Amino acid sequence: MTRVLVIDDDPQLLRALRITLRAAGHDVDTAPDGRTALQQAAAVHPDVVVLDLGLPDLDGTEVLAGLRPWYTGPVLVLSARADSQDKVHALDAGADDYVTKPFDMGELLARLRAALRRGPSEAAEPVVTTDHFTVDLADRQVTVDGTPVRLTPTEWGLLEALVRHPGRLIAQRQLLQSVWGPAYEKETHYLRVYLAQLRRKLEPDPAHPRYLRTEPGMGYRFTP
Amino acid sequence: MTRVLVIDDDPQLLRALRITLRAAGHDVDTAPDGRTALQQAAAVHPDVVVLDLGLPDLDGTEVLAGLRPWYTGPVLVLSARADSQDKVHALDAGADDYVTKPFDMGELLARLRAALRRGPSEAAEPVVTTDHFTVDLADRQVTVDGTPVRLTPTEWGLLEALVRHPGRLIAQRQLLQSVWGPAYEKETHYLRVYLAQLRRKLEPDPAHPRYLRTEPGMGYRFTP
DNA sequence: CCGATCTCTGACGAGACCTTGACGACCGGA
DNA sequence: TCCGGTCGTCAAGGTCTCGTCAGAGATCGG
Repeated sequence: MTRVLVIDDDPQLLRALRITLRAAGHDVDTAPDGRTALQQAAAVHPDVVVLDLGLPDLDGTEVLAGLRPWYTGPVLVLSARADSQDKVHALDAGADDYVTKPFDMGELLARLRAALRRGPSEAAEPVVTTDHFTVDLADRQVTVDGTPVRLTPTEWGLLEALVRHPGRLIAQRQLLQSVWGPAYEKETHYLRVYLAQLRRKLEPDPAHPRYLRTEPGMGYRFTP
Repeated sequence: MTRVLVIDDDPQLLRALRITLRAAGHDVDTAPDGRTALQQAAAVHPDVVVLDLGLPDLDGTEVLAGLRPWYTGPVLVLSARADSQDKVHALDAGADDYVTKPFDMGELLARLRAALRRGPSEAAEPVVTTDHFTVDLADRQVTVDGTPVRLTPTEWGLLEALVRHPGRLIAQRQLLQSVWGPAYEKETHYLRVYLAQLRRKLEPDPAHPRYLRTEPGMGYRFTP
């Protein structure tokens, strides 16, 4: 959930933006003028700021100047003025983008997404760990007792399907469908063969599996 | 001195941009179409890319798709189309900004400044080291046992894609897309040929690779 | 126009992987 | 006890993938 601070003196536009941004999954704070905007920004530390240049009390560039010394997130400027000079001034004052009113809501959202994209970055794939082995989804690597183990594509697909939902029972049909495809829902024999291979590679005692368990008649379950 | 790669098929505009950007203190490379653009980008590693969407060979979004898997710098899109849909598509495909033609040169420069401001871009291009060879991403230089080795552009692209994520398995499709482009996802034979060349140049025993490993059916992995 | 370099393409052997079948163990119900 | 069903194990076949080599085609600079 990202936090957006919208600064604009037009209550109607403010309302439209609040609704649209909320629908897009953002947290929205608003400020009707420059003074409260600066206070708000300092108080909530938004992930991104949308700033209208035409404010009643302060010039928009003044707000930018007040923001920029400490605020490092992206600032997207709105303005009714399409003159290039204004754009250059705002951008050089620290704005990251400049949109002229009237604007298309979809475009504004896209520009927001673009601005936010370079922020937090690196959405991490989880690393699943047990006492005996670890599965690194991002690196596609499995290590048993610290030493890497090679898996075939099918083995990996099966393990991934199980490990992505620790503790959850996964039906045979579901496994077959996600690894082999919808046409293989009846080939339960595949599961037996490949589960055996996985257990031989991962389990401390493959004959008595501790992590890759069978639920007879139902499916399989990974228990960390 | 920042390095700008300008991609446009209009020689006149290309010339104007080159002059203006040079005057603003940038290093300028140019490419007239998508294919050479991707090669250029991989070869010179620009600090920022200016991309015209209307190219003779590839769709602009295809160039973006080919760029984005590995290129982290800002991409500023130029286009004659002012439709919001086009803007949204380009921005969501990875563009950082979208400017409609005709545009004011001062505004373009300001937007470039804004884009460059947030990415010091020289952000830690790492030097990857193994017991046998080192890869300097910034200098684009490879040394084996202390002596420099010559790589062809394709070899370098492949090595870079692998070395940028040490220990991570990289799927064949991913490699083909980032080195040759989205249209070459099926040409797995290329990988075999060029991996062999890389191993011949870098591995102590090319027949039994230690650093550039292949995971059958899945992809390749660089392990330091 | 020519030569050098790089990229692409085809053929082949070797190896890895997937599939398939046979067989025994286990369990609950008749 | 017998019996059907499910599960686990093992091994062998065919298929696909991988590595290697060599040569044609394209591109660039002189």
